[in-house]
Amino acid sequence: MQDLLTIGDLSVRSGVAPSALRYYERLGLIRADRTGGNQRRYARSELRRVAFIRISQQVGVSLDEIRAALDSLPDARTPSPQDWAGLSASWRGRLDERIRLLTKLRDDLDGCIGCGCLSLQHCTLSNPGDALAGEGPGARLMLARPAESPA
Amino acid sequence: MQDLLTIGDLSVRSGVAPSALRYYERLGLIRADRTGGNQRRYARSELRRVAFIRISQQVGVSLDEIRAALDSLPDARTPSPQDWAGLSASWRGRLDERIRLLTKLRDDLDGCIGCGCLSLQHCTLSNPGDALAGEGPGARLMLARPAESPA
DNA sequence: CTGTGAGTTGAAGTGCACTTCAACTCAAGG
DNA sequence: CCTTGAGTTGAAGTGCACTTCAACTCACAG
Repeated sequence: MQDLLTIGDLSVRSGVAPSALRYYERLGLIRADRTGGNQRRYARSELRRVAFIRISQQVGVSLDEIRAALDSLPDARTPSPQDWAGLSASWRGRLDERIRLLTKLRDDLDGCIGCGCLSLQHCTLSNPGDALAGEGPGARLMLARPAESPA
Repeated sequence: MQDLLTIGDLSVRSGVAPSALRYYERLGLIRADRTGGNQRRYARSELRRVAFIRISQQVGVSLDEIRAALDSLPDARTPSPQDWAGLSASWRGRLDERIRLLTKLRDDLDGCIGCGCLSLQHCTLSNPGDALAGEGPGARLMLARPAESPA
């Protein structure tokens, strides 16, 4: 068990395609040493970074924000468990908010299933009036935009 | 209060940009009558369709699947409250699943915050081993892909 | 009748997160 | 040494959900 991983090793162990790993490197999310022949060799600690990236994506964070978060790690030493715990904790609020919104949507949907309304004028799900629009692009939605987007 | 809406009316009342409404029409999600001068005029019932579309996106459903769902509505008559209730109910399971996954992620994250692990080998968040990959593209992830992707 | 804001079209552009491709080099077992 | 699978690169392509643009027409208040 050598302590440096090839891109194939990291791909298999993380479940992330080699092309995605190279993409993450271009964005500055992970890093690799190079062999004399210019091949990537990853420290085992990169596994943790990749794990953090995938988990963060689950939470609904963009790669750009993930990069910012990872940049806050100390670069002098290998991040400690506490470092990782801190980063993970910082997503906690977002996750709570996502769960809260989705749960509200479910409850509202249950109410609407009862009445069959789906009315944009009256249903609690929707837009509380017409006095929207004209607040710049994307600023006029009541329902949060599908945070879903990527991938 | 006339019973037909211009695209601007529908946009303001639904909170969806005119360009998006035209896009929805191209995809067959909504429909419009035309004036003699070729301008769109929407029946008020289209408001409900747009509401359903936005709600469905919140649930994490793609426009293509939403189209399929809408296609199941009776086209002879204006959909009844029950028709809408049925469609909404069909998303209920997906919403439950999304909430379940996110809640599990939160709990796991809490556990990991405690130990600071984020280990791909041991953490309950991740990949239960290396025996993945080679099951076709995208089939090797433990964590569901970020259903998030679009918009 | 006219000016103006609202509407029309198809084609192209955007942003994100990747994937695919071609042409090439590396690493390691037999 | 040679073959073969794994790795390298930059550029281009993909899919989704839209937005933007240019060039044009409509609808309606005055």
